[in-house]
Amino acid sequence: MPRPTIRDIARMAGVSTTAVSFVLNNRSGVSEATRQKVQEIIRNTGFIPNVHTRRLMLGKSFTVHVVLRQYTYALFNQFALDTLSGIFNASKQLGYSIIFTFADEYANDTQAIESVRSKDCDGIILFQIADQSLISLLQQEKIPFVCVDAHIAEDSNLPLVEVDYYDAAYQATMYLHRCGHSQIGFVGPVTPAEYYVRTFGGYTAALKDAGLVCNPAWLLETSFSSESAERCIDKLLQQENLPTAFFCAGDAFAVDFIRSAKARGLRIPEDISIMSLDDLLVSRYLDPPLSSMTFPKEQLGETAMQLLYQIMENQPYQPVNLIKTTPVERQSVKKI
Amino acid sequence: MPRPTIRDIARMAGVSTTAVSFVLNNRSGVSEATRQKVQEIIRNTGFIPNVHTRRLMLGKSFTVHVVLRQYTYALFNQFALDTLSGIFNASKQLGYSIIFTFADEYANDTQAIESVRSKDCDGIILFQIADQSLISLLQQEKIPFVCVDAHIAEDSNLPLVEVDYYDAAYQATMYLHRCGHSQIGFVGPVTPAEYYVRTFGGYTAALKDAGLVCNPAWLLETSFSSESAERCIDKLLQQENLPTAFFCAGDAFAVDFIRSAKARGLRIPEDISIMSLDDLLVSRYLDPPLSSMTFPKEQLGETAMQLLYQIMENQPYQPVNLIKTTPVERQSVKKI
DNA sequence: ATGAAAGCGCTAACAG
DNA sequence: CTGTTAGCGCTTTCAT
Repeated sequence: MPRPTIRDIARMAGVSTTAVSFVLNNRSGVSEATRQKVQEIIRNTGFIPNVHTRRLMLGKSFTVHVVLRQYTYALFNQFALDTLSGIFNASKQLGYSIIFTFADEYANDTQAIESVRSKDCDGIILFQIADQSLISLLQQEKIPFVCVDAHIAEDSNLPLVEVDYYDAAYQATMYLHRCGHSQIGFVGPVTPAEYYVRTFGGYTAALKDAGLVCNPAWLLETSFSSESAERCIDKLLQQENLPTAFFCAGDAFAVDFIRSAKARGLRIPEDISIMSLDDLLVSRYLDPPLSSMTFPKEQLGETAMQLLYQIMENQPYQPVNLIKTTPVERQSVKKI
Repeated sequence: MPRPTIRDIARMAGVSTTAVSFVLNNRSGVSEATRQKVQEIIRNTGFIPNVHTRRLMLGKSFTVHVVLRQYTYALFNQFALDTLSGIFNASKQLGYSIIFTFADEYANDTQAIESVRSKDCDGIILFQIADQSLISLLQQEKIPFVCVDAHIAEDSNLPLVEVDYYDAAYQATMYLHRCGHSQIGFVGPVTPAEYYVRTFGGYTAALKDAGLVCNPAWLLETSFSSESAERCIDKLLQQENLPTAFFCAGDAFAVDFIRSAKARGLRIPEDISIMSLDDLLVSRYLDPPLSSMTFPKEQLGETAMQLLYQIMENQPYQPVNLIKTTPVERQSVKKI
């Protein structure tokens, strides 16, 4: 038998479809008696209203489209899934479904745009994607969206959920200082620029506040490749005066940096201590287990979903949301 | 201005809505001239038909609901995302959207059921979930579904995409044998039962074919905890005659096993070689990098989506789909 | 080949 | 508080 419709329920309850509709959306305007009767029928028949009609009528999809960045560099994927989990939890409470697509860094994911144009979704969450043309398009089409961990400048006036990388770098450097280190280097990528500005900025600010000098020879530039990590170590070993510790702007870089260092005979943390940032899943399995600045990755997702909800509902919202980090001590930092 | 409807397009083109509808679904019944004209208008206006109406009319959602198992044991999450990526790629080609929910091992994810009951989706992909009550419900409601990597017996008559763990265990053991090992132990979990049957079965079959004996003292039972790994090592060290190698039924177990072994002074692979199974992302970052049986995790997802499609479309399908594994050599196995 | 018209299952004016 | 009724935007008969 075909699924019952609201009309069937109305007939069975001996009331109008309006009454049933009101009960379904628990709106006022029906007597308690009618409400009871209708609810009972609904319970007995296991009636579920057709979502498509509802969406058609309301002109809303009650779904959010998440665009995930597909990394060639897989270490971040764990991060993505945690954030996704946070988005999911929040969306569940807010009554939204989640659909998703993957996009690489520069793909203006047409599927996401189509999705919102056809009203397949009411808003978009961009995870680690900062593609300007995509964002412009969204703005132009007045499509609600938020950017998560996209390394976008805070004054961009976009709805953002960002990790407080500046503070993380500051704290990490201070942590090394507290552990007795006074010769502290920096390893990290110079792009994306905003990421560099934040992490390097936090690092130098901490050095300054701790009264330490910043030795330019201890500034190592790396990227997503083991070769660049090797170059860092090579450059380091050419110097006479080695730092005792490094703040590393990202576990993904620390992984390769440590591997290269060990391969060249440097012991971690005996010769060089490393304090990193991100606390990726892999980090606790390294040898030595990596000390790093951690943050609640699920919370990134939850915050993003809530922010998007406020935007979709035309509620006032705070455009820039910063997630705080805290140090997790493992065994890559020596206390001296 | 509100979005144009099919009626607007019809008016602009000077034809009926029927004609536009036919063009939209490229069906025959319109003259080439009309088709051209309509298509041009559609292009110029950027018209996109409302999905909800379409879904309402067709009684189909063109979306698939993926239920992801939410592990407390996070190492598997990378696996999940790779598979999700495969599902996504296939769904894109087949014209389906993906919505998802997380569920823990025993939760009969009511959201997924609701989703399909309300026609929010046309079918379900269960990833690493073997909950019998959920499956029964799906069968009862005649909801198309497939199970992926759920460790369900092949003769269960369910639509399955499974990794060929039996063959993986067989190959892994044979690999150790080829590397010169003749005293080969087994470490692995005994539940889920089906998983044990396959991995232990493959292991013993290989021993037999290689003419090796299976020493019961070298059969170590572990589970998802570092304590159980420690117990394994303790048990091992009580013996006089140690095996030179282990087949480990899962990287997630190997991680803890190796850590415990190293903590007790055993060197890997000098004292004990390890050949594992799964090739999780973390494994290549261990010390030593772990040799393991690998398989294309995206392909699991692609196959699942294709299988589900066949079921949804009432096409003939092959219920059991086995994904093959191949060894990847890293540095946890010593060649003697 | 073409268009009028009747729904799909629901929401929301509106009148009673 | 209740029911009638007119849509929402599209697909699909069924005449023409």
